[in-house]
Amino acid sequence: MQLNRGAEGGGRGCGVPDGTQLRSRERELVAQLHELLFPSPPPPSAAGGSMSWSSSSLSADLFVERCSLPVEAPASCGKRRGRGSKRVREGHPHEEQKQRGGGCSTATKAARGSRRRKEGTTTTTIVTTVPDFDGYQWKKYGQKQIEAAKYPRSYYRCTNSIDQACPAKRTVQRNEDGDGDGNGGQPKYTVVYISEHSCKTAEAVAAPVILETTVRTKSLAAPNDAVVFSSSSSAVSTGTQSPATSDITWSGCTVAGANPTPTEFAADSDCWEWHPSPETPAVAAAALLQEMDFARPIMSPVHVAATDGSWINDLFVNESLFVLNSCQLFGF
DNA sequence: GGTATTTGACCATA
DNA sequence: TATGGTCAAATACC
Repeated sequence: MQLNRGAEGGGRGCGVPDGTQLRSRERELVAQLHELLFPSPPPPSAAGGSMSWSSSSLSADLFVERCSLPVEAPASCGKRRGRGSKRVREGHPHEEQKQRGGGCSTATKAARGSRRRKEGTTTTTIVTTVPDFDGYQWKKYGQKQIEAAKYPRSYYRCTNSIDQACPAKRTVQRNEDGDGDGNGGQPKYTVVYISEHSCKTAEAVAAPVILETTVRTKSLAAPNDAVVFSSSSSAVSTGTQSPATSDITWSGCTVAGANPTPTEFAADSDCWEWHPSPETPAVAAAALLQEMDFARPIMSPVHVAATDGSWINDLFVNESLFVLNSCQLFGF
């Protein structure tokens, strides 16, 4: 499961900060800076298309975070638009069947595998407003209108599924209640991750930034009893994807011994409250940047329910990266 | 021309 | 039998 990258990244020598107080303080500073940088919707130049989803994922995150434009479907969010079109079959259906199904060898049929998710398959469900940025590269291989669902479901597999036989897949489906009413204009998507990545990619080792995510983990034993909690926002970014951060070294980290509960996480979220500064945004932002220690990653734990029902640290947010990108994006 | 996406059909599973 | 998941041709974009 890719959300574990943060935890996996913890093995790369990132130490624990000086304690929860320091982390809380740093988070508070980031929150203040964030508010300073984005007191109002972004300027038209930022939202007018100069940023693309692929050129800088973090920039895109910011765009999505602040823009109320609805995102119709994950597939249409990318730089490319509308590739392909309605397929017009020329051959007769029966001939087609001969050519495909009829001509299929037994081995080929077997290679196609099961059509439905087998019980016991590792799946993780998250609800996010930006399903595209999770640090991995996905190739869309199908889309289907699901029964009783308002929006179609898109099927993705890891781009390394062939090269490295990576079994990771995911499905993305826009939530019906995520039409933008009552949630800031941002549609929400349910992303189901199926199987874990076995591949090694540059993107995969970078910790994501989750700004606003609801994490839902389904128990295999009781799929209907989903554990749901909301944090604050979701967007995923990687250093490799963001040119603005190409010279920044950072990594995901783990905090030894930390095993917070969802309640503790909610308490963490409260740290994001802040009191407006009387200073001008630019001055205050500069002061905050000075005060913050960017020598090491700033971490915020994101807690995900494990399949056994226990809560684990799943990844950590590098907020300094977020801040630095924000500053570059808006000319600070 | 290469690659990514769309989309209807096929097929396995519940 | 219904439906979710996958395939692969067609198509668009770079």
